[in-house]
Amino acid sequence: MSDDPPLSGDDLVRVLGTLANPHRMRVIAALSRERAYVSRLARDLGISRALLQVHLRKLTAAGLVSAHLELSEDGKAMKYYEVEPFVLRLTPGTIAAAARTLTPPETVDPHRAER
Amino acid sequence: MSDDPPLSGDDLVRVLGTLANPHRMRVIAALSRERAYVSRLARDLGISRALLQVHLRKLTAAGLVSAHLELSEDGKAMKYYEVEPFVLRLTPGTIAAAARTLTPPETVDPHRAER
DNA sequence: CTCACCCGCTAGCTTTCCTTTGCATGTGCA
DNA sequence: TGCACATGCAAAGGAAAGCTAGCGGGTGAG
Repeated sequence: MSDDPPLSGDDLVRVLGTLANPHRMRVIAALSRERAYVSRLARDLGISRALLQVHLRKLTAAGLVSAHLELSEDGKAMKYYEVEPFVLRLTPGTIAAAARTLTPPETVDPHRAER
Repeated sequence: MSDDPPLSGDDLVRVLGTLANPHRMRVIAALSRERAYVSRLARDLGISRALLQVHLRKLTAAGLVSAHLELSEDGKAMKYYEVEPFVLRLTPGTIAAAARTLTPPETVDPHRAER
């Protein structure tokens, strides 16, 4: 998730697609200030827990945040999330480089066998 | 579209959402190597003109590419596209900063009038 | 036991995105 | 006049994303 090595094209698509969402941006903003557990975060952001979970799942899948269970003093299981320190540089050049590593589009060529 | 001033949160969402697509990445890759007109670009990328046009529209809307008409020697109107030299730095910090400038979510408060 | 918190999942609806197909317009050349 | 190549837009269907509502389970404190 750092700058080097550059992400593959497919990964970049996934990461950018994940970042391109208001809720998820706010989640990152909140977590970058302080790690938090699901319910707390939901209250802070003013969204439902269910909705937050969906977004956290995507953020985790993209490797932008990470989570680990923890037991609070009174024995409750809390899932703490924190931001993953990523650094991405986007320019026509870096995009172009990533684009070259994209998995080729499904060529539906009727003459060529399926592989 | 440069690094400073940073884009507003909404703009960032738009830009990232635009970049998060294989076709559009390839378009940027192709155009960063050499500007081109629609039909040519479509042939190069192996996609339909209609499809390419949709993507070009989004790229243009996000300010990532620009276009201008030109008349070829034989008098045909060609629309040349070229990449806009953007530079974006993405880190938890820059995302957080952008997140703070997002237009607040539609509060559907039954007590408050519609505006 | 009941309440207050914590965690997680899914079915279902709505909206947005992606892509194809088809039609229209204009120019130059044979 | 007909073909080749340029541009553009819109309808329509399918796929993916976003969100809500509802249900389930667990622990500790009163």
